Amino acid sequence: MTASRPLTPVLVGPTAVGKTAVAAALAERIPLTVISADARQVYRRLDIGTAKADPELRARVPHLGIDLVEPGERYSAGRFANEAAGWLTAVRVAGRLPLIVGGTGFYVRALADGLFHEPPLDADRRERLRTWAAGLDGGALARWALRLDARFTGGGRQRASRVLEVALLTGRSLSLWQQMARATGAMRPWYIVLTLPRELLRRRIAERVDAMLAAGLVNEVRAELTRGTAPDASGLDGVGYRETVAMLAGRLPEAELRDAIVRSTRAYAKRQETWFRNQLRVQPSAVSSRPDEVWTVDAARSPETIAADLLERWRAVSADRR
RNA sequence: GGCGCCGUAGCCAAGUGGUAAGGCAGAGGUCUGCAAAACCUCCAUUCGACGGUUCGAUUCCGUCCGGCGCCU
Repeated sequence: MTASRPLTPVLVGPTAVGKTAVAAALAERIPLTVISADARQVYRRLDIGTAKADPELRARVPHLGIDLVEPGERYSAGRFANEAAGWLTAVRVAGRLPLIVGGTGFYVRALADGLFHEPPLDADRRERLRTWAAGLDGGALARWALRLDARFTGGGRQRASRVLEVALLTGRSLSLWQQMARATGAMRPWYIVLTLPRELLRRRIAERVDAMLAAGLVNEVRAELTRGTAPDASGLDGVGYRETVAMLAGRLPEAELRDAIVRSTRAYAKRQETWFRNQLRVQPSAVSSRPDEVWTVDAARSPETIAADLLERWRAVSADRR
């Protein structure tokens, strides 16, 4: 029933293209609530390095999906998909337009297309298994994964561990679960992909890293560590944080911090572009797969101009589609 | 002016008389519950230039060019 899956605008693009600014400009024109699809902004207190919308903007425009867990906690695409589905209806009921904004393609997909139905996994056994798997060397881990799931195609210890976890805890291979059924997504996405020529994007990345450092990224990390958060906590394992933690631990010269962050941010942006270029395929469900379901936008223009275009286009697309 | 060392991809860098490691950067890609993660692929017909020795030279010899150091 496509009717139960309303069309929802989804604003994506690599870091530093200007998603937040466009969302803010759009909010000036229409009452909307931002649902952040960002695997890092879910962590409380990690504000500067994750480039969260500032308090002033958040006071003006409601934001969901931010400050959900402690930096030491683990969050996941599945949890996001469930929670965001709830927010989506709540926002609609309140008569506002939900706008998904985010750079985490995997989260967006989980929400739009659904994941497989994961049976409940025993937390203790899961933890013990992870510990055990962490002790294996890469080759042994991969062999286990292949033995437990013939369709395992590699992808390093992280994915191999996942294969072991699912197979050993549920008695069925991951690929089998995936084959069986994919949950229905909570919405039909209308993708707006913000793009910028590499050169320009790099410049914006460098500027943003400088701004983060000037805003006190190092202190933010230091404060979090002082609070007792482990240096290898999942919240501190992202771009910018990892490097800063290394610097504070003496593993990276302070003079090299800035460039190290710029470098990993670029690499991250590149991965995001690859994702949005190849993984955004709209599900070939129903009659709706039309080319305009992925709209690529030149982000070099002003946020206001983009917002105006966006709104016009949105009205046409949504009227047409409902 | 003399002596010595060095010159390998955009950068760093290993190397051998027998047909150019690796890292960074760059490019492309994978992606079903850690995704700002994890992982994969590509990237020097060529080793400063020109000669010589040799079956064969990036590797040995000579000259030149460039850089560095020391001496005068």
